[in-house]
Amino acid sequence: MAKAYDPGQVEPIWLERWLGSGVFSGRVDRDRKPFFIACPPPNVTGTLHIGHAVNATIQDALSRARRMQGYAVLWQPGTDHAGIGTQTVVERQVFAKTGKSRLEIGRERFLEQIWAWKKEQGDAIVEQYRKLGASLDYSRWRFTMDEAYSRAVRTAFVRLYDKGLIYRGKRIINWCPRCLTSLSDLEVKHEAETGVLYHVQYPGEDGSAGLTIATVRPETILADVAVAVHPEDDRYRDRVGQRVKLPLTSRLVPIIADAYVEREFGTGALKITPGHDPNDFEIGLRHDLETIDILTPEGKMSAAAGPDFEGLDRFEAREVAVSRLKEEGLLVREETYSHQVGHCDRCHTVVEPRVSEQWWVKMAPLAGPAISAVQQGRIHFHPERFADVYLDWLQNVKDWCISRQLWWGHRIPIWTCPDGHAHASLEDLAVCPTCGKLAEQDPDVLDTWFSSALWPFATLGWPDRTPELDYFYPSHMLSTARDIMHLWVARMAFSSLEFLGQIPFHHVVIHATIMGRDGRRMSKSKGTGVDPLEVTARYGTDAFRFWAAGAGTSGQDVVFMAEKIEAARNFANKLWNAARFALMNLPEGPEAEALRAEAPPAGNQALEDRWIRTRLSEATSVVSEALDEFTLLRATDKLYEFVWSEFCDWWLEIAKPRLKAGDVEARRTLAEVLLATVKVMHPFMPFITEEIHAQLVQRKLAPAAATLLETTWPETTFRDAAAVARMNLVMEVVREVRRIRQELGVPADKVADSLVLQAEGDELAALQQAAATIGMLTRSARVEASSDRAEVPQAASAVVGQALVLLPLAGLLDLDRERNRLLKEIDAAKAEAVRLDGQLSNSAFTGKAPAHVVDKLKTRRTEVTGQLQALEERLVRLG
RNA sequence: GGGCGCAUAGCUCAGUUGGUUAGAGCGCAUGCUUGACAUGCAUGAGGUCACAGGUUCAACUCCUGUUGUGCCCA
Repeated sequence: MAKAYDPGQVEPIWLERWLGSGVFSGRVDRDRKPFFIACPPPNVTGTLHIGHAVNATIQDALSRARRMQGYAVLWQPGTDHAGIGTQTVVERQVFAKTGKSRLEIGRERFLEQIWAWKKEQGDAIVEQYRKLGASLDYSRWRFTMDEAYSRAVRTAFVRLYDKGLIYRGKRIINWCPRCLTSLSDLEVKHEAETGVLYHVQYPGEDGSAGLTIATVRPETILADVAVAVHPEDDRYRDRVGQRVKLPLTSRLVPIIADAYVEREFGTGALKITPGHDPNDFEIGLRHDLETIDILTPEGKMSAAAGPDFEGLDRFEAREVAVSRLKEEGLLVREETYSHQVGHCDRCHTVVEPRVSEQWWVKMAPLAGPAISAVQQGRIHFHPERFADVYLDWLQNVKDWCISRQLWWGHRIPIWTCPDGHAHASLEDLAVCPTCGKLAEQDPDVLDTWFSSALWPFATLGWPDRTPELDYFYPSHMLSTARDIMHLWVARMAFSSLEFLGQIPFHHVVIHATIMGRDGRRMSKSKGTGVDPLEVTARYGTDAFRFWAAGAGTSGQDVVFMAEKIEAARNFANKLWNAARFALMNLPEGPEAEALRAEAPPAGNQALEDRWIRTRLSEATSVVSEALDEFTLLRATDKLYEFVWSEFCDWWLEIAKPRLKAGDVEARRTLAEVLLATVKVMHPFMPFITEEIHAQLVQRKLAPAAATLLETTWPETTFRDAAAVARMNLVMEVVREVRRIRQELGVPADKVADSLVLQAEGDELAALQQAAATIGMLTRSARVEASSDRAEVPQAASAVVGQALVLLPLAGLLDLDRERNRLLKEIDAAKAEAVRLDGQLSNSAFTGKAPAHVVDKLKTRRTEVTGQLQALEERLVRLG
């Protein structure tokens, strides 16, 4: 084995073996329990970002562990067609190449271009998941526009339509004047912008001064249909029902009363423009107001805006409106005003609220079951608090606009004839089933999330009742980013409940958002993004994954720090070198097989062997629990501590002499612990553990198995509390001696003649048993452990438990320094005694605290007394 | 404006239902080319657990408020 672990050498080998061997496949196996995770499909346009990588790591850790635990695992991969995203990308590319817009190219040819692009580029991200070592079943890769998947989408649509849950309606939506499509609320990004708040006078019909309103969009005055005031606003109470004259036009509009109006904002009078503001639209519905649309789809003023404005861009129109208001003397005041302006997530154009005809899904009937699934505890969120976010959204959910004026996506399966008969159909229609006239399909496509909502079951073959669907469904968990909880998680929930009558997943894991070094969300434009593949190339995939598994499930957002990955790389190297050392000291071939054939002696194992077996077993339990609870940080922390601090720093060091001497039990323990360690580490560091395991197998130190995924998860039952207690004492004694030596400036390579340990009972037994070990670890030539309390001259001392540690340092001992050390310790012990006495003499405490807490303090008080005595005695003897 | 978080060592973070002297990694200091590993070993320094109240025998932990900070939604 190489002196340092080199991921670049090891990783490609294992990627090839895994992918070639079929260990990632998810097959129905009735003899095993199913374990299914549908991996959130990345956009085909996408490249792997750190969020994908973290999420994949979490799911992979679960999938790999479950495989080893004997489940039939399917981790389902695929990509999403990502309607507007993909269309925008290809549109730009085509324009850059040919100078032509998609409108010039035409729908058919443009779609050909996208498919060509998808064929060429769409697999890039697949390759990136592979590189991470993600144990996805790549043979089952699905794309949301696959033929079979498309059939699922149509089926879902037709069922909802036939049930009356899909309708067409003219409503206000977010409109991107550049993409020329409706956008969901979540595709609109609000940004603070500094604008101007214009105070405009609306003269009264009766010649009075009228009302002053405040607006940031004076050009929309042309589409005003009313002015609203708060019904309880005394300033305007008697004006309700009167009419005012609109500036810029001669129209008269009524003053209405609506509680939506904020009295404190502006003048307390609000212009109502149902055609261009979502809130005004709602008010318009309540008061049965007309809707005027003065904009074209491109965001220019239409004929409805009047001859003076027609053809102007909306922002030019604003300037013209302002100067006209000035001319008319109706502009009362202007003030600088900071407000939120919506922008298209894809192209950053300012979004226009616009009334238009769209397809909608009625949400009320669908939301109910999705709400109760969570409330009744059939779906669990991790961390739990995210259940509230989900519930809050579903409880206030509005109808879902599912049509998009795009070309790339699932075309809405509705056919209409000239007579206006509309039919939803699974098969394409040529003629109207009602009247036989020529039928035409709706030109719009479905919101991408309409198809994504079917992901966990459509990938298993729904609407067919496939064996996979029957066996694997519902999935164990969904792990995803927080920001698509509404967009996706909630919609999967109600879709699954509606179409299958089943929840889609038992657990929803919301993984951490990885922040940039500046503590903010990573942003491409700010250059604060981190490319996960650059990180894996630099530190190794295992190092990245070890960090990502923990960070991703820590329950909080996490700042990316390369130092953390570096620490994980060092940890991988530590494991590597432990294995390297082990292989140098273990037999191979038949001798290794013989070693495995026998079990360790039941009652007669070395202290350190019983201790390390206990620690391993405990660590394995923690890892298992952490996987069950989706708190992988607990697992990685525990493994780090176990491997580094316990196995390497203590057990290996202690066992070195025995291993050198060829001690069979030491060898057996080493082989066992190393094998179990790579198994339990495997979900978090798959590559390095496979490599070490392969070496063990090759030398017959482990049973034959081509990959760790085909082995079994280690046992978690071994416990020996007595061994742990004794080891703790031994370790503490060693630490004390090392500390004294360093504090007193004893040269590190100086071997002390002797070390005297004075103790009784079990402590004495433990120290006698471990005398050789203590001697080796403290560089003491001779260790005398006995109950003889004889004075040792010229000795530095420490108290561990009730045992006295004496380090004779004839000639080396600085009496003043030693005296000071003892005084410091005595002070600390006294302070503790005072505190304990205070608590124990408080009857409120002894009366109300549980007995075990009080007992604990009493025991400690006795210990402190003993220590204090010993220390004071030492001080006296020093003179 | 509404919602959800966070505030613990110089930095980044743990701290499981309240219960001895609050932990880790990195960084820092001191000493080590000890035969697996300098991507290492040993030892150490470093914390008023943001602030102010409250509940309790007991608060980093629970409650209220304040300040700072981040995310999501409108």
